[in-house]
Amino acid sequence: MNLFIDYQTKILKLLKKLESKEIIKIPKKINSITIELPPKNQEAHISCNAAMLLAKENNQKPIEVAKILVKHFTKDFKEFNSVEIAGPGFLNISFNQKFWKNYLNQVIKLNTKYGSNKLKKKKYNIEFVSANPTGPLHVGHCRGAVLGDTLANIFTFNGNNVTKEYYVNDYGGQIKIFVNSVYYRILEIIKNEPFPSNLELYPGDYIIDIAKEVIKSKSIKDFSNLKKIFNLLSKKSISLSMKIIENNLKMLGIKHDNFVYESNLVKNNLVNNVIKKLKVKNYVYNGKLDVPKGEQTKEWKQRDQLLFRSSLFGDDTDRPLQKIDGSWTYFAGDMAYHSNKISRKFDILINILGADHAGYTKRIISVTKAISNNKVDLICKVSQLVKLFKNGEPFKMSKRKGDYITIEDLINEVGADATRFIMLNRSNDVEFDFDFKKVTEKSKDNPVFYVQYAYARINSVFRSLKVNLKSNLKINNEKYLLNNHELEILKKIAEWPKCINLSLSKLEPHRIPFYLYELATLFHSYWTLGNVNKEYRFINEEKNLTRLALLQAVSIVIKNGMTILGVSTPEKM
RNA sequence: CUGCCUCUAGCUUCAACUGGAUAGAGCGCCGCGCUUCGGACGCGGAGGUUGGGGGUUCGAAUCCCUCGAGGCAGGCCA
Repeated sequence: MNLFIDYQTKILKLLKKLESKEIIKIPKKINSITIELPPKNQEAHISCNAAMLLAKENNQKPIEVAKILVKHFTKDFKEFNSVEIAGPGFLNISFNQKFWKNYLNQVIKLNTKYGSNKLKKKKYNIEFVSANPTGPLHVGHCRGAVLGDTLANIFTFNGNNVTKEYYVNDYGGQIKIFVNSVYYRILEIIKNEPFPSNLELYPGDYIIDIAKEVIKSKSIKDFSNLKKIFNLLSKKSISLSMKIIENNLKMLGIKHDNFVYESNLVKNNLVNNVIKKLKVKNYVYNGKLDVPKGEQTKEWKQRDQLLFRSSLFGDDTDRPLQKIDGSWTYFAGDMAYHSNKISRKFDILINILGADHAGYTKRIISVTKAISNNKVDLICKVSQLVKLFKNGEPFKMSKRKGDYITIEDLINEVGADATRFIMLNRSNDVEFDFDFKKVTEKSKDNPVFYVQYAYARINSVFRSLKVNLKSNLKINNEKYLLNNHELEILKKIAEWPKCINLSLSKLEPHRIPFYLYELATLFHSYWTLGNVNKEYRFINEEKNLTRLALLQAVSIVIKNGMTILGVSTPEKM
């Protein structure tokens, strides 16, 4: 059920009928004829741009075409209360009471499914977070995590099959540093050897915790030779680190369906295989890279290396696959990973990346095209930077210095609900200044509470009336007429499926918190009217069901929306 | 130097249904309402050359070009 799409279809059908009767001519750009929301100063419920788009083809002014359409619209659609011509030729349409009451009944009947769009089912794979398994997640990871999870919720809500995936980068240089760090912490604990300051190591306290856990597990007895135990220690440390990360995600209400380990891809020869395949297609070759312009040339030594021809697919340059020591680059592993994704036959692949990896999107999209012969599209969503501030001062986080705010810190201070709502309450490709102090101070007038409060107020009405909010109401021929305030709320409710549809097709979840805020505003505003004028109270002598049904519908939409956002809806606050 | 992202009200917050009507919210500011079906509320006001300039058309914050500002990135980190 989507008012805007339904009436687009119905009106197009009518236009075709009119064409067959030679009343009007229809231009080719027929799909641009849409149903829109009238501007806020208009009382109309929906608005149609048909007359303006038909004008040229019919050699008439938009207003003249509009006059013809008004005649046929009112004749064909009994549910239209009025059709008026406005502005340059918009048709402003209002529905009658019967239509809206019926609409309310349908919303309530659909309940948890209201807002979901009937589209072709698709199989989605969405990869997000994928942070290095070298320690707890920090605030910077949070935005991408929440974005990915919420997108996944939107896909699921619309009836799709979704796999939430985490790519564990457990192969490469950072891991060595991490395992070394754990090793020296272990020596510090059991042999009292001072933690070296001359080596490149992670100083964070969580390394000590991991070291303690390794000792406790007793799976390694002799720590005298790092080389001998490296593989085992690495496996152990990474698994402990992943436990921390999964726990962090759990605090945000996030649970991945699948974890893919880079080391497994290497071990199972997947990297080799992909490179072999691409060599055959001549997409992988041995060659030299040009020195990047503007780079200091001192450090740069041109050398022969294994390269992927990503420049063929729109990337700026070809990309290296092998390091100087012969081991694979991160990109080579990711290539194998994406080949693996493709082989699992998803309809849509999505990667959520942090802003600092934005330069990476072109090459990974290239590789997906190369492997799938241009058949599979990978969509990369970049979640822009979260700039951290502490007391108004920019705050740089560094894993190396062990100086950063973890997700755990954040949630303990602000709570998961507010964290998710704040992170989602802006477009993901806009930078986001996050003042830790300010957010914790302001948590009380955070928009999330405003929306939750509306839900709690509705619950309070149903509690006082001793009516179960969870059992569906139904309006039968009640004489009560919805007033303008109520129609405003209903209009907003009717907008919900459109909001979901846009969030889905544009992959922009931020529309949902904005929408919910607006719905809550209309509700609170109406509620306050009841303080002044008893006519507007939900609990009144008339005991009309329609008004109560409207309340129930609002609660349904808030509930559905908040569930998608991963934010709770308490019945009392 | 090159690529990507961003620029909308006083603002360290952001919308604008993807080309539609008089560009809207939040915070802050000013002025009100309510001894409540829960004040974690509501109403009103001031505040704008949508970073500058040009172009495309019935119509541009939105598309194209150009200039400016900020951010991120640029093989042997991930």
